Amino acid sequence: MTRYNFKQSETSWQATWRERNVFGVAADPSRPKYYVLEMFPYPSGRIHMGHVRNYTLGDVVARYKRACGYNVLHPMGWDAFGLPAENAAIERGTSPAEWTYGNIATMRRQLQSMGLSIDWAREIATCHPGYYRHQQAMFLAFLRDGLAYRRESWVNWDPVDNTVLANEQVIDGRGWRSGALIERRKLSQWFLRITADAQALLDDLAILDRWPERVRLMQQNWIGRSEGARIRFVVEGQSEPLEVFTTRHDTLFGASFCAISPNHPLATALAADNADLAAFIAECSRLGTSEEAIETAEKRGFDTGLRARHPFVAGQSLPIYVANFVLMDYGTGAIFGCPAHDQRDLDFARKYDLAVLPVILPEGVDAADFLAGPGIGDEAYVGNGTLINSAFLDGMGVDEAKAEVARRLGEAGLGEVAVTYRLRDWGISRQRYWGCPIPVIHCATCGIVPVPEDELPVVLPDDVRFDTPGNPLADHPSWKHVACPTCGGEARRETDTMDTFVDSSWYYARYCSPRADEPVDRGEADYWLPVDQYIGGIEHAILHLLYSRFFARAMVRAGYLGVEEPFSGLFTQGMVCHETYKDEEGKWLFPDEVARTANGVVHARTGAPVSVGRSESMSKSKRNVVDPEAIIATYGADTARLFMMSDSPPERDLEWTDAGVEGAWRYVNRLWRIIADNTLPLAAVGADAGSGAGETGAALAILRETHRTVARVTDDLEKFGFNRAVARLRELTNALADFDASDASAARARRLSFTVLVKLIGPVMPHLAEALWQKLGNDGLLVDQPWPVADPAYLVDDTVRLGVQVNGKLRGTIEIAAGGDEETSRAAALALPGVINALNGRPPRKVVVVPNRIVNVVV
RNA sequence: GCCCGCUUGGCGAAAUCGGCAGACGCAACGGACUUAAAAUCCGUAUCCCGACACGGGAGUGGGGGUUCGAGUCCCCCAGCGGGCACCA
Repeated sequence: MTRYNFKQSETSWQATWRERNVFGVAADPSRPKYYVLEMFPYPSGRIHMGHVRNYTLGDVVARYKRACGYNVLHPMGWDAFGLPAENAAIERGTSPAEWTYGNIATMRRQLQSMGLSIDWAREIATCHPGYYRHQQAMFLAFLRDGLAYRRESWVNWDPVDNTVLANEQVIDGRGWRSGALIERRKLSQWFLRITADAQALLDDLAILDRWPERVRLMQQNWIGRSEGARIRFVVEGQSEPLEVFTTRHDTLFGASFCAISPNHPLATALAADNADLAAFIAECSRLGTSEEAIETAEKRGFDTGLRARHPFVAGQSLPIYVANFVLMDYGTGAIFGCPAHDQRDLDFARKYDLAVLPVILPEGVDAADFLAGPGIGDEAYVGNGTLINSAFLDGMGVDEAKAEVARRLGEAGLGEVAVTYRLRDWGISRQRYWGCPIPVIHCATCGIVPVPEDELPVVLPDDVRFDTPGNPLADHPSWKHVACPTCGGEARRETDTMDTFVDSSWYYARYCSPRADEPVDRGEADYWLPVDQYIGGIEHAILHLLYSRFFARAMVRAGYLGVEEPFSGLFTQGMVCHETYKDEEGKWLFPDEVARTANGVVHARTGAPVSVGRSESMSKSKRNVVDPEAIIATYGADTARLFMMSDSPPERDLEWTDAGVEGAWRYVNRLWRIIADNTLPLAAVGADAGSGAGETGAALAILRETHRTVARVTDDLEKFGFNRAVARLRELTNALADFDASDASAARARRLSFTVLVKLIGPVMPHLAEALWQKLGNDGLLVDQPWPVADPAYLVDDTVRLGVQVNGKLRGTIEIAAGGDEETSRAAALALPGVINALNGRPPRKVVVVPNRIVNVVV
C-alpha cells in the first residue's frame, strides 16, 4: 500500500503546469471565452480562510469551464492601495510600498501553493504606476466629459491627527486614534457624477439575471428612486422661496408645518444671528446618523419664526422649523409636514402642538362616521383613500389628486413633478498618501489645470514622513511645487489621492490587456468582457459593485470599453466561521491554544478551563482563526480545497472544524488507495472507448452509476451546488470500492469508471487528479482532458421503484418495469400486504398513479 | 423601527417540478485486523413504543389552510442572523 505523498505531488504538478504554461491564455475569436474572476485581495500580509474559500470556488469554476472547452481567463492581482499600509508605516516605520510589495510576495506564494489555475502573467497591483497611470488618464477623460468635478462637502475632521475620518472611525463623536472631539468641516473635494447614471443603473438591474436577487434589491434600495413634486413656498418677509420635495403632494391641504435640515443654507443663515438656533444645529450634528438611532430618537425641532404661505389657501401660512429628522442630502433638504398621514410628522406635530387635519378618507370607511369619530390618534393613516377637507381635490383618489396638485402648481409657477434619487455623487478625494494621485494642478491664474497626458503618471514620492499628523503628500517639501502647464507660473499639485474603490472599479478590464499602453486594449476587452462569473463576499453588494457598474458606463462614454455591465454573473459566498474561545480572564484564545479533554475544554498549556462561545466569522480580534498555510502544510491544498467545497452550500456560512478537515483528508487518501492501489482487473488504456452495450450485472450497474454521476455532477457544478457534487463523487467512490467483479466487462467498466472519476474530481482536487491520471497509465495532463459526457443509454433504468401510499402515508414500495402502464402499478400497489393491511377491508375510493413517481390509495 | 435572509437528526446538510424525508459527510457506538495503538475495513445509527424480529406511532421552528399527497405553495406567529439611508 502506497501512501499519497501530497507534498511531493502538489509541488511537482504545480511546477509542471507552470513550465508548460498551461494556464496562460490569449484572446482567440475562434473559441468561446469564459471570464472567471474572484474579487482581488487586499495585500494585508497573509491569506486567510475567506480567501481560500473564495479562490477555491473560482478555481473550480475556471477548471470546469476549461474542461468544457472554453477559453478561460482567470487572472489575479492586488487591491494594493489603502490605509493599512500607512498605519503600518506609522506603527513600524516601514514604507507603505515596501510593506505592500512584501505582503504581495508572501500572499502570491501562498495562493500559488493552492494550485490555482491562474494566468499569473496578467498579475496587476493597483499601487504600481503601470496601473495607476491609466487611472489618471481616465480621470482626465472624465474631467473633460464633465463626469469628474469639484465641490465643497462636509467631512469629519480630526483636529489633532489633522485628518479626515470615515464615519466608522468616529466613535462617540471622537477620533478613533486621537480621541479628539471631531469637527464638521467643509472641504473642497473631487466627485464623480454617478447620479447622472442613477436611472440607467436602476433600469439595468433587470438584465442582471445571473445576480442574486438580494444584491439587486439592495442596489435598487440604495439608488432609491422616488417620484414626487417640488413645491416652492413663498416665505413671508423673504425674497427667496423655500423649495420642498414631497412624494405626498396630494396631502398638501393637510400640511401644518415646514421643516428644513439643520444643514440647509436658510438654517445656516438664520443661525448667524440666533445663538439658540446655532446651539440647536450644533446639537443636531452631534446626534448619530444611523437609521436605528434616529427611529428611536425623539423628533425635535426649532421654530425659526418664519412662515411659509400655503400655495392654495389664501391667508394660511405654515411655521418653518429646523428639524433633526430632515436630511440635507435628500431632495431639497426641506419638507412640508402632513401629520395625519405621516407617522414622523404626526409625532412632531403632537410634540409641538400643531394641527392634525385628516385629508384622506380610508377606503371602505363612511365619511360621516370618520369625521364624527375621534380623528387621528397616535397613528397616522398612510394608506390609500379619497381626498377630503381639500377644496378642489375633494372626492379624488390619491393618484388623481397628485396629478391635479402638480398641474395647478405648474400653472401658478410654484412647483412641478420631480423625481429624486437617494443616490449621491461619489466623493473620491482622500487626504492620504497611499493612493492614486489626482492628476491636476492648481494655478492661481489659470485655476484647475489637468496634468498633460505626456507627463503621466504623476508618481507618488518615496521620501515621505509619517511622523507628523496630516497628509504626507501635502507636507512633502518639494513634491507639490510645480510649474503651471498653461502659464508656466508657480503652481501646486493636487495632494488628494483617489478613493481605493476607484482602483477596483476597472481592474477587471485591465486584466484583459494588463501591459497595454492605454488603459484597455479595445480588441482584447471586446473579446473577454463582460466577466462571465464574478465571485466575492456579500459585503461588496452595494458600493464596489455599483461603482464598477458606473465606471464601466463612464469608460464606455470615453470610448475605452464596449460593455456597460461589467459582470454578467455574480455569486456571493458565505463567510468562514469558527468557534470562539475565552480563558478565565475573558481573553480570546486561538483554536490551537485550546484542547478538548475528558474534563471538557481546557487551555492546552495551563489546563485552565476555557469557555466555548458560538461560532462566528473568523476574525483576528476574536482569534478564532486557522492559518491556511499551516493547513496546507499538514494536509495539502487538495484537502483544504475539498473541505471548502464539501458539506456547506457556498452561499451559506461555512463552519471550520478540525474533524471536517480530517474527513476530507481521509477521502483524499481513500481515493488514492482505491485507484492507485487497485489490484482488480483493469482494461488497458483506451479499451473503454465506445458504448459497450451488452454488459450485465455488476459491470452494468457500475456503468450506470458512473454515467449518472457525470450527469449529476455536471448539473451541480453549473448551479454552484458544489457540496452536492462532492456527495455524488463520494457515492461513486463508495460504489467503486464495493465493485469486485473481475470478468472482462468488469475490467472495461472499471477502466471507464476510474477514468471518469479522476476527471470529475479534477476541478476540486487538481493535484490528486493529475497524479491518478498518470497512475492509470495515461499520457499527457489531465488538465488538458475534456469534461466527460454521460451516455444517455446508461441513464435509463429497466425498472423503477415506486412508493405506495395509503392516504398519503407510505405503506410499501413496488418495483415495476420502466414506462409501465398505470393499471400494472395500480394492481401491484393494491396487492401489497402493507396496503391490504392499511385498507383493513375498506374499498379504495380512488387510486392516484403518478407515472414513475408514486401511487397513492385514497380511502 | 424598517428591509432582507434563515430555521430539517447529536452536528454540517440532501431532497433540482408538490410525490418514498434525512442522500453524502462529521461526531458517536459495536465488531474485524493488531501484542497494543494508529490507520484501515465491516456494521448500527431521526425520535418514541415494542426483549429481538415483524410491526406501530410521531416527525422538517409553532399554529392554521390548499391538495389524493406539503420540508416544498398560501396566511398568521416565534426565534436566530444580516443590512440600514430620519428618504419626505
